[in-house]
Amino acid sequence: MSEERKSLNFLEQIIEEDLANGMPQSKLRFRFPPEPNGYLHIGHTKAIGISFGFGEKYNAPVNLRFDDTNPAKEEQEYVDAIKEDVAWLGYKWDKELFSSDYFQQLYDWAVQFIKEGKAYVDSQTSEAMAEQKGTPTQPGIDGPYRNRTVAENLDLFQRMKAGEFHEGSHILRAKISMQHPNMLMRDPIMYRILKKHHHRTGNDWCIYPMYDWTHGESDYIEQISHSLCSLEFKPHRELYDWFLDQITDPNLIRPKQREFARLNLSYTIMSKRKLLKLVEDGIVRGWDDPRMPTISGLRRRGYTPNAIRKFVETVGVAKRDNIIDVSLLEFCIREDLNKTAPRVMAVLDPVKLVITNYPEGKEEWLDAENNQEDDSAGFRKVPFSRELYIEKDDFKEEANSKYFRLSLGNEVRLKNAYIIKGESVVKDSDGNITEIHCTYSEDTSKKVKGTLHWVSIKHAIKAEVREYDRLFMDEAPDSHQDKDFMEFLNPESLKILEAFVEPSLKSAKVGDRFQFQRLGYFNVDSDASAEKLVFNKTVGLRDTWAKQEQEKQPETKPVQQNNNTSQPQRKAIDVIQQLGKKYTNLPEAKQLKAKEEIQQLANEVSFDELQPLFNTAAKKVGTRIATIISLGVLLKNGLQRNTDIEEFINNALEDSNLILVKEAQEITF
RNA sequence: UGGCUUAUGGUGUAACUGGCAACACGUCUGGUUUUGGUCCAGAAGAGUCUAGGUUCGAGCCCUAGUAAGCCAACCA
Repeated sequence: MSEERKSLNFLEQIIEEDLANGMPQSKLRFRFPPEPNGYLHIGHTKAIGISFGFGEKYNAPVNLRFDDTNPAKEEQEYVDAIKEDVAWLGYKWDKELFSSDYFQQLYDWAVQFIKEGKAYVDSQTSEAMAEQKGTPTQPGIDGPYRNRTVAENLDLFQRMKAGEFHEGSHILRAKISMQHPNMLMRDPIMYRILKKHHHRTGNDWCIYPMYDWTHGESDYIEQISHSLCSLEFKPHRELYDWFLDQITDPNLIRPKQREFARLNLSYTIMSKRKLLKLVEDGIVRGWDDPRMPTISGLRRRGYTPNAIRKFVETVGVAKRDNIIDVSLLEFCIREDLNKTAPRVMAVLDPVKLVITNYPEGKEEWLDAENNQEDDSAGFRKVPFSRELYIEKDDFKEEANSKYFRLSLGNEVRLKNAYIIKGESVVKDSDGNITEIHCTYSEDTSKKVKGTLHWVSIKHAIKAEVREYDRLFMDEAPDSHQDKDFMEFLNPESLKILEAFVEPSLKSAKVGDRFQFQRLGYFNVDSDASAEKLVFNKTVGLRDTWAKQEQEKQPETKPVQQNNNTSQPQRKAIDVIQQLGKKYTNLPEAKQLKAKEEIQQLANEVSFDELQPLFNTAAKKVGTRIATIISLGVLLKNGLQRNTDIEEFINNALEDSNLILVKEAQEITF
């Protein structure tokens, strides 16, 4: 009985608690409420994964509700795209709903609010109202229309609805308090006049409810038990609850809003507004450009629903700001594709290889395993002949023993074929290698260090291959207050190659995923046609060789370079403290190193910075040792002794820790 | 300057009512291998933001700081 208790995240704990307190599981209900004003991105996947994930875990319904209260920004195109993406991820919603379905009910409740003196029509300019609202640190003041009579409010509101007024001339506000510490509670707007065509209600309405007024009541109407959203809505919760308080029937479920930290991915942006700018400025080819962090972009790039779901699951749920490393996403897609993608051979940067002892005109069709990770994948035939393409990178005229690939005089294996030995090269007038000549041997049992992929020139088919790099060169492109995210655009995020692929790929269909052996995972792009194959590189294979090569020439990593500059410089005293903490736990050799480091750093430390550490608790020996060492440096640099210093040293001399005593003795004399 | 939230290895999350910090990614070794992939074995890396306190014992509790994020759209 190895009852492995899976630790629960804080949202699961809340649900479990509600269940334990008597809420029947059958009352559990969730919702995913996108605004149809853009495409879903990887960040939304977290929200989707949480709410739909709970739906699956607790066997509870999950509604897909489009929050469509702003006809100026919302479009049917986005509704369709969102539905496609959620479905593609493999989630099933219970009901497809729209906030606009509740416009009448919301209106009726608003009238009731007015009658009860809980709402009023304000007729000022937005500037005047903003002024009265105050600031986070200063309370607001009541506006001149705050005490209109019920009859007057009712009349105005009905005429707003009837379309008698211009946009901006009147609004309906909840009457709460202009002095409330929470800005959102200072008589928030419930309705504004918008004479716009709505994608679903057409021209039926010219007043539209605001988010806060709509969201909680929609949850209530749908009897959502847990309304989960991201952290920036935390301050809205108070208002969410206030609106609910006015209408809730105690016999019905009262929805609970709870907030979690949204997902951020390194080197990418998640704001729909900013993504839209990339689309509109033509930086990318559309919302589904494979470089985009949108779900449709990832799909086109070759990501699988499985991989994305695994990713959000792995990322976890908590309340602190986070930036997930893209390498985790890449790990998830490799893990999935490794198991499922058929292996094929493709040469992206070709150089001609001639096997001089292979008969001209001869061809053989050799067996190739489709996927060694999958026994059921079977075999296919690949054509072999005297003239092949291999990767330029796979040949060097001369190489050291660490280079496993082809070089003159050395043998390598051709994947699925024979062993060859480099003999000579043919060069053009500029010294570029145009042909590599080699001989082959049919004894394939030999042990050789390297294996190369190849294609037969005569049989190969041409294909366009699109390689992608990150869109931004900064880890957090939209987190700089002084710089626009567009400044960090990577000019080389797309590279288009003319490649040669094995003939079995002729029948590949749009969306098919493959592993190009030794290179990475690729899928057929939707731009492909019967005449022209187009592949996207989904992700490369892990490449420890390339990593080693790169380390040799650090200046060839322009993208990584940024990293260092963006890392804040820690203050010397902080580093000293850090080193001190672990000092006593270090083995002797490392202690010496740490000591040297502390002494080095101490040169940059002032006495004012060091003095507070004199008060370090007696039991924190490591910190005291680091302080003593630093103090020694300061004294050597001419610091005058004072009583604080003497006392600190004397205390150290009497300590039970021998290292501390020793260090103290060293500076006593 | 007010309110709210958060603080654990390079990154993300754990640690049930206090019991000598775990998992994943990443990094580094070594082995296997017709992919420098996969797989296998192993290692390094945090004493939990700081300073006090309670306790036999604190990442968890208390106090005071510090830092970061969010909040003043007729957006959601």
